[in-house]
Amino acid sequence: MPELPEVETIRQSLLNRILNHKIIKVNRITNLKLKQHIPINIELIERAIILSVERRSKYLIIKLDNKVNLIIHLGMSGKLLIKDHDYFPQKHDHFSIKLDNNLNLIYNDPRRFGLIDICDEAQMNEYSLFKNLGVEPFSSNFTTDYLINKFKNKKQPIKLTIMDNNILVGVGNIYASESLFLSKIPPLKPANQLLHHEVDLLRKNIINVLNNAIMHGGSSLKDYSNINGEKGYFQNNFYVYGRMGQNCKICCSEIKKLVLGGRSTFYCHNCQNN
DNA sequence: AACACGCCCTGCGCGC
DNA sequence: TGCGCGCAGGGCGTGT
Repeated sequence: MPELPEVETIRQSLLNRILNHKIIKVNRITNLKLKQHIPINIELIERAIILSVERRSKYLIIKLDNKVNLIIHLGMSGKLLIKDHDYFPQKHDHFSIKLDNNLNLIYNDPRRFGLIDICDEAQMNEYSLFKNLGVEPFSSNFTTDYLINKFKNKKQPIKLTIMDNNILVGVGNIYASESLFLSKIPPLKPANQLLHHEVDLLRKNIINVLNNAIMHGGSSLKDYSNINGEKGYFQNNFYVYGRMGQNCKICCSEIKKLVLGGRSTFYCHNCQNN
C-alpha cells in the first residue's frame, strides 16, 4: 500500500482531473465493509463542487463547497483510479464518484483495509481519525528537538518509533528501513539511546527519502499505481528494502532482514552498526 | 504509560 | 497441476 509519497503522488495527479468539478452521483458498488463502513449519508457529497485535495498523514481529504470533506485512506491495497464515462466496475471496486466532466473516480481495494468517510469542515478539529496524529514530516513542527523529546522515554526500537503515527506520520515500512540505513542507525537501537546528531540526521533523511520518492512518482511494489494506472519508480532506488541477501550498495555486505512489530525490516549490519 | 500481539482481508509466489 | 503456507506498502484494539 501507499506510504506518504504514494498518497502525495495520487493527490497531485488528482488535482487537474477533479478540481472545480461537480459531483453528479455517488455509487456504492459493493456493500462489503472496508476498515469501517462507508457512511450511510455519503450522498451528502452529491451536487457539491470539489474545491481542493489535501493530505493529512496517509489520508486524502477532498474538500467540497458544501463544507463537507470526503476522507479517503487506501490501507494496504487501496487504489484510486480515474476512468471515463463508459467504465464498467471491476473486481474489488467498492465505490465511485461520477463527475460533471464525465470522469469517474473509483475506489478499488482488494484487502479492504482502507476507508471512506465524510466529516463536516467545522468538525475537522475533532475528527477522531486525525485527533492523535503526530507531526507531518514536511511541516515546520518536525524538528530535532521535537523528536528528542518524543524519544526520551522510548526504549522500543527506533524503527518502531518512527513508524508510530502518534509521533510522526507518513513513514511506513519501506521508508522506515530506508531512512535508518541512510542515517547509519541500526533498526533495533532503542529510541532513547540515539545521540543528538543521530536524531538530527535521521530527521533530515526521513525528509529526503520521502521527497525523493515523491519525485520518482512513489514506489510500485506489486500493484501500486497512480490514478492513471502508471507505476512509480522509486523502488529501483531502495538501498535495503526488499534486498535481503543482496549486496549493500555502499559497502557490499549482505543485506539482512529481521522482523519488528510483525513487519519485515531490512538493514546493512556493517553500515548500521553503532 | 509503554509495549507485544493479534486481527481486519485478498492475492501472490514459493516449496512440496 | 494443485495445495498449503507465509507474506504484503496500515492501523486499531486488547491485554499485561
